[in-house]
Amino acid sequence: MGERPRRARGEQTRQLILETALRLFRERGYTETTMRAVAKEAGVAVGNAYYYFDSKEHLIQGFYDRNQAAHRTTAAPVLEREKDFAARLRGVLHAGIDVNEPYHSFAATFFKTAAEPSSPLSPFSRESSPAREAAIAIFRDVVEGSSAKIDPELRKELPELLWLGWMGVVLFWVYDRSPGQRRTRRLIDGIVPLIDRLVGLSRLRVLRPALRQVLALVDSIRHDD
Amino acid sequence: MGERPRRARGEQTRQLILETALRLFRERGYTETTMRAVAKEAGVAVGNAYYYFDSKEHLIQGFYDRNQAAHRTTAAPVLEREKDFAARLRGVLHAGIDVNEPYHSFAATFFKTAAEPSSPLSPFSRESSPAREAAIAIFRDVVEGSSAKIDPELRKELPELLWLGWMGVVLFWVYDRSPGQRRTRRLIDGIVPLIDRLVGLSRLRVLRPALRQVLALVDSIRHDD
DNA sequence: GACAGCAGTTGAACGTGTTCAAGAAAGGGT
DNA sequence: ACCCTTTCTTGAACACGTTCAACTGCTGTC
Repeated sequence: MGERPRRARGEQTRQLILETALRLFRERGYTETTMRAVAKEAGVAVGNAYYYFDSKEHLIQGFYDRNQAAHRTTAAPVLEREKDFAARLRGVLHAGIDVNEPYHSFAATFFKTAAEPSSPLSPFSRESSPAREAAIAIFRDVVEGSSAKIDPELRKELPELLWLGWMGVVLFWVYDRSPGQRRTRRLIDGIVPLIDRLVGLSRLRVLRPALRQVLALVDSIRHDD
Repeated sequence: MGERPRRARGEQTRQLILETALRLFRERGYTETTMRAVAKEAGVAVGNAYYYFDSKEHLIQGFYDRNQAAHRTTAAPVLEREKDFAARLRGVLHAGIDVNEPYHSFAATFFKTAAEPSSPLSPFSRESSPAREAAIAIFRDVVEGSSAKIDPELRKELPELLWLGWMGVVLFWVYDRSPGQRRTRRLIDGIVPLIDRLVGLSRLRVLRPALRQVLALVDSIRHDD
């Protein structure tokens, strides 16, 4: 009956282990959840978990993907409704925080593993590439669906720059210990108008050389030649 | 003969362990260096290392302090010689990278522990406060020793903002996999003129409201009220 | 000079993430 | 029916960071 009769068994075990792990992470926290506990709770041997997941960190990838999808869903109504660039950006950023809010303490503890450059969980790693592209796509939507007049050269780079800015906001959020992370909310509300103004200014003739310089810098840094 | 006859012995062991650890970190990398190896190489028992350092991570604090001092020393000649703001800033940033260069691979692995918000090694933690103040002091020197005319309100905040920017550069450097981290060098060379120009513009009447807005944002985010 | 107290030191032991050789289960081909 | 390959599963074993109860040796006190 299943889609892939041959693989059904393995896939089932994989899901079982993943579900169990995420549940325990939520209940006890990441560090406090041992691989032995995951295996025991799932009713398999510890080695079996390592057959499906290269490491404990790799279990978090599932969390990533889930939140990624939730971000898009939560942001959708705003992107549907608003046409103003600032409103769109603001909506998407707040939506991102909304989605992650329940996991703030959990995120703070596992963040250290994601921060390691060589980690597959790093937002810049090759293994996160699909998730990263999906995230950038949201910001491409922010830009392309907006009524703002934007310099064409900037428009091309803007989604990725906004995503980078979003990573900065997330970084701030992880460190934000204020109740309900309201400082992060203030940061968003404060910085969006500034970005909006800058983007608006991008079409001015006078600022063309400066813009070119910035874009050239971004480009020279991105590729290593 | 020593300065503190009573404490001489303990302090000596402490230094020995720290020296050995940092050497092994440099030679083999952080993760690859085991506490057992440090102890053996230093000729002491494992438990002894834990008598002086709460954890393996805490050994990095010594690295922090040392590099902090080295940064100041390396930057001193430039600050002595140059009076131009851009030249001073550029010199200090490159000096910082120079000092950290030998530890790049090591830094990348230990960075994950520093990134955890609750870690005492976090640059924003209370325990790093002295090191942080010392680092900001360098940028205060950059600002105050320069010939640049800077808006007074900005001048007050600029050292901390430059330090924050420096943290950003370090973050980029940690992720920089290009040979000799030349992309980081390019980032510095590219971004310093931009900052210089912005700082120069800060005195313009027209931009006064925008500057005020930015400073207000920074202030409202810093304190949680 | 005996003693108490404390800084300094030891290494076995614990719990952790991870590995691996071995085996079980499930098909597919003949 | 038989084997052979591939997929899946096992749990003991390994190396690591860390802890801790026990021990050593120094130093100031009487």
